[in-house]
Amino acid sequence: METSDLKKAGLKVTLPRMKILEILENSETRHLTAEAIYRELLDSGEEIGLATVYRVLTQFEAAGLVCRLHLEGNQAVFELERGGHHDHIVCNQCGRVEEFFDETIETRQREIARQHGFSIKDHALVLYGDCDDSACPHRPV
Amino acid sequence: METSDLKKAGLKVTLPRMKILEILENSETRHLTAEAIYRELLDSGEEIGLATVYRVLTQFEAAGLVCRLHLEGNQAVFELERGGHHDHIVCNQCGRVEEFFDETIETRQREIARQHGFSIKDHALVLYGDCDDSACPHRPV
DNA sequence: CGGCTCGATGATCAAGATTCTCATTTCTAT
DNA sequence: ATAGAAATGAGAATCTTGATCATCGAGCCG
Ligand SMILES: [Mn+2]
Ligand SMILES: [Mn+2]
Ligand SMILES: [Zn+2]
Ligand SMILES: [Zn+2]
Repeated sequence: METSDLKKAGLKVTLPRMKILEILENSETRHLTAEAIYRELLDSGEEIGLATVYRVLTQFEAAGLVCRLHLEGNQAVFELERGGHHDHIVCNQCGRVEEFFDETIETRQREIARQHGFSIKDHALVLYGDCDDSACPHRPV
Repeated sequence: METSDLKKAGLKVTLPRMKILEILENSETRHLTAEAIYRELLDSGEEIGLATVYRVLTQFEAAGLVCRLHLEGNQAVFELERGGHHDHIVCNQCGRVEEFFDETIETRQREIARQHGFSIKDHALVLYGDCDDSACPHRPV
């Protein structure tokens, strides 16, 4: 199911690429840094270079297989492209990431861009706050 | 008009700090990287270290005098804090930055955060597109 | 005004993230 | 299986930003 996507993108089907796809598919959080993917590969006994992880992720992004998020913090975050556009809410305390899609906001963005004479191609919206997860360290006990 | 703000923040009034404020005030684009500020200072004959620019900007941010934006691209962008919150539209071609504020979007963000159990503290919204500036390199001639 | 003290500065080094280089390995098509 | 092209891994390199530390200067007192 992925090998065809790789071939479609003109990318050889290699072990590092398959493994990286696998990790992105099976991840709980679904939003991973290159480092996190790299560490998971090392932990599972794969011999892989960090450079390969970055290289492959960039290629996947170009091929539309993953997208790259720039949340605050210095590392980019990658997630599998599942077709539906969405934006993100990030917990300042525990880092949990939730997704949402709001047509009202999407529409307003298009209107605003038009009013300013821009033809909008993309946007990045991230909400930052404190979540209500019982495991979240900031919660009052 | 700024020296008092510096003192209020517990910062000595020094030449580098004044010059940096000056550049932020007089800049056409109003959104500058640390490097851009540094180069402008060098060009105007000031002897200043890049480290000082970064240090001062970080202090200004902590003091609420400037805010730091993370647009796509690897460098942070700084602008004078003028009191009113706003979000940004960036031209993919020429880099022009426009500002907007939309109460509908702000309200929806709060509602969405609440629905997800987050108490929202902040957000980052940037629209990317092609602008209609006649000087913008991408325009069809 | 002249000096004192501590914060500020600038040069340099350092750290973290990401990319590049290049010799070696691995796909893929024949 | 073989050749050719592409991919990999190790490490160096780059870029942005922050840390160190000796020197300098702003603010304060007399
Ligand atoms: Mn997502
Ligand atoms: Mn702005
Ligand atoms: Zn949380
Ligand atoms: Zn433009």
